Amino acid sequence: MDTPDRAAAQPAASRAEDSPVFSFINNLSPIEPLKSAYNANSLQGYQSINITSISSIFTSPHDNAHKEPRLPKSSLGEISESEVCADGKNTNKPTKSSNAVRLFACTSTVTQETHTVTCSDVVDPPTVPCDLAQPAQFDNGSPDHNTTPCHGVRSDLKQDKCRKQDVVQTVKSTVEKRKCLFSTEIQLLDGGQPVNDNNEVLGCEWSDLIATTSGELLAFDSTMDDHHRGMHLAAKNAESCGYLLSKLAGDGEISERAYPNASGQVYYQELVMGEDQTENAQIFQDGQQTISTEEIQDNIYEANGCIPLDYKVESQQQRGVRRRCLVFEAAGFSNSVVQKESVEDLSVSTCKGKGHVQTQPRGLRGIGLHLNALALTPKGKMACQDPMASALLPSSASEKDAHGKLLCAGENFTHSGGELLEFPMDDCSSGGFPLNDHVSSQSVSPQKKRRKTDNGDDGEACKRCSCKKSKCLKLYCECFAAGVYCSEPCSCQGCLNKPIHEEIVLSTRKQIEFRNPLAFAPKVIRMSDAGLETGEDPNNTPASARHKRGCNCKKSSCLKKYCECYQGGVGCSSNCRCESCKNTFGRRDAETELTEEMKQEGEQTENSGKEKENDQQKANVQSEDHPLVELVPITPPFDLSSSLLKLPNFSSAKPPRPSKARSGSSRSSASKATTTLQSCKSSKAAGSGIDEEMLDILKEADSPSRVKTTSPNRKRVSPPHNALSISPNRKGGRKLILKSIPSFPSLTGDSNSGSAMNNTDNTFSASPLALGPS
DNA sequence: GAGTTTGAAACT
DNA sequence: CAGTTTCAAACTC
Repeated sequence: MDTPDRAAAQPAASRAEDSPVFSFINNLSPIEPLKSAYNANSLQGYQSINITSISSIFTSPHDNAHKEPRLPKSSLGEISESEVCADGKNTNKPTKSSNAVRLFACTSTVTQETHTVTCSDVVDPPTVPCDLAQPAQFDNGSPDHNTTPCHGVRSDLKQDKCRKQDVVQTVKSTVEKRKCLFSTEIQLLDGGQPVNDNNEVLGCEWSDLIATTSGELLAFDSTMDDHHRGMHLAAKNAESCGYLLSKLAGDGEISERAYPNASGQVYYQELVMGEDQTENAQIFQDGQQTISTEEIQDNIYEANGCIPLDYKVESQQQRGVRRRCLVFEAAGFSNSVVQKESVEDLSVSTCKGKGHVQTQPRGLRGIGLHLNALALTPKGKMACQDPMASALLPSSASEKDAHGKLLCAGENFTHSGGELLEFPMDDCSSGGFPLNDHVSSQSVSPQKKRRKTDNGDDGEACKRCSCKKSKCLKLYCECFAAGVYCSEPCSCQGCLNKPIHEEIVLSTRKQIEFRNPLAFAPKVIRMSDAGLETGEDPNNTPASARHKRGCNCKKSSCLKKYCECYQGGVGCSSNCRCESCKNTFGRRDAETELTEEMKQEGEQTENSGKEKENDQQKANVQSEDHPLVELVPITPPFDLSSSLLKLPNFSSAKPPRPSKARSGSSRSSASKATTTLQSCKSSKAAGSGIDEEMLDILKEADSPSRVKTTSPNRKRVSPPHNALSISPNRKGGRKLILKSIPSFPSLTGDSNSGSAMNNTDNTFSASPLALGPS
């Protein structure tokens, strides 16, 4: 809004206090701290990456956030760009949402000064190194920043971090941080140096700390001059946030960076670790924080519709993209805030691969679900997951690309494009969320679930579960089965599948897995997997995937989605006990024959059969493929096999599928699988390999004729199923993944096919971690 | 949007 | 392990 005086910036603390903005900021402050925390942590981790974008992130995010709800992606992106780039024109933003406007305004004002920065950041973020950040700009940041403070601070911080990682490091210990924060705040207030701090005040309450920090941040922003300060503050804030979060969450301890202890956190870490250990540490921290924050947010949300803005903001910030959906819907403000968060996340992710990690973790974090699940999850879910992919992306994607970070920030989706992971995770929430916002921004209502987005969404995409009696803690729940927390899109009742109830969710998962180790394993194995299992060439039978357990259809003739095999786009296998199977993808009968044929045929396409759904399935398949590919590398549950198939699975940990494998040739399959895996891996490694698969899949899909020829025979063989099941767990629950796939393609194609892919990969990779928990 | 159908998941 | 019930998605109207 108004950025009254920037001049105050340096005087910062004192000035900020005076200015209305300052007061506003104070209100918001709580959130900021969290963000800062994220940023700080994440930043630290990412510093190497190129966080420069961060500033952009901040700026854009706000904008986006605000905008998103109401404006379409494109619009957002435009706005962000125009506004930001334009220098000072804030007007656009403000109009969008009052709250958002405020933040935005602040941001914008700040941005005006920093515009250059933001623009550059946005665009370049990825490429530009941390240094890019425009400390100066931030510095310039007027008092107005206050509203933006966090952003500005963060960006600054980031920069600072880049420059002054040392400082951040110092902050690491939460206690110290707390102290620091406190002290810093004090200092700020006093006009003292922000930077350091020391450890003087541990005793302060977190709330106080937060407030103070926020204040400091604001001041800091204004004062941006001292990067150090910014750094310290940010770190402090982050820590404080984390601390707060931990408290809120009940973690109790922040322990050093965060809360290593928390199960969820741990889980998160694991996930993160999957990607980059080095980064992981940092990320992990971030992730933890985020988790806690999310939880908190969730709680808040749940607890009441009316949370003080400040509080909400904090929670939102903490949360990150995922929950954003909820937040947005819940509160207008939150939207803005959320956006910010998302932006940050995005920025981070966009900036580097690491970003992915973060995002993923979030998604995973609580639940411990797989990214896969998300990705793989059924269409609807998929959509959510890929929110961006399906709906959002399209429009936004391009923009995103163009803008780079802005889009990301603005939209989760865009982000997703780059950093699909998060979205996915969020995916659900976040992913869909943003989409909704963009598309239907209007729909602030929580119901947005459907994100359908224009793009293509069937509307399904966004859909999530609607459990009423299962509390979303049973496999009946798609979300739960997919390893994803329920989010806004869900219309479930009495849902316990939320980060808040992480413990319950995890325990329930364990119970279910104990009962059925394969419960969370992907139901359908992708062709690649199948190929492995069967020994077929992956290339040849890309499309063919088999349902691990096999369906038991009686009336649907395996021609409807009731049939898991059909839904998964795979032919029925020997494992199936279906009656009158007419699965267009392949039938059991033919299996035996097929198996041989398949062996012989290598070429044949799989079954692509289905006309109707070919497209969808195609998309799904593709998507799956992608994930798989990437996933594979990540973490293999099993020794070898694990690598390939596993994708992201959550439950990958479990042994190969056992249960129902009728065919029983698991052993053989196993060996095969290994071989196949290797092959696959090699291909994957190539990188291009994936694409190839995609293409193949598409081709198959396109050509119906193939389907029949191959399908019956082909079925990729159930025998291998076992093997398949083992390594590849693709999906989580019933729902198969198809839908998600489509989105992927679009996304990749649109914007960053490459990047998107990577992102997805990353996410997936991260996901594997999830499983581990138990 | 409500009601029905379906088959997986859960239970016994 | 088989049979039954419960459940929520998929489908239909």
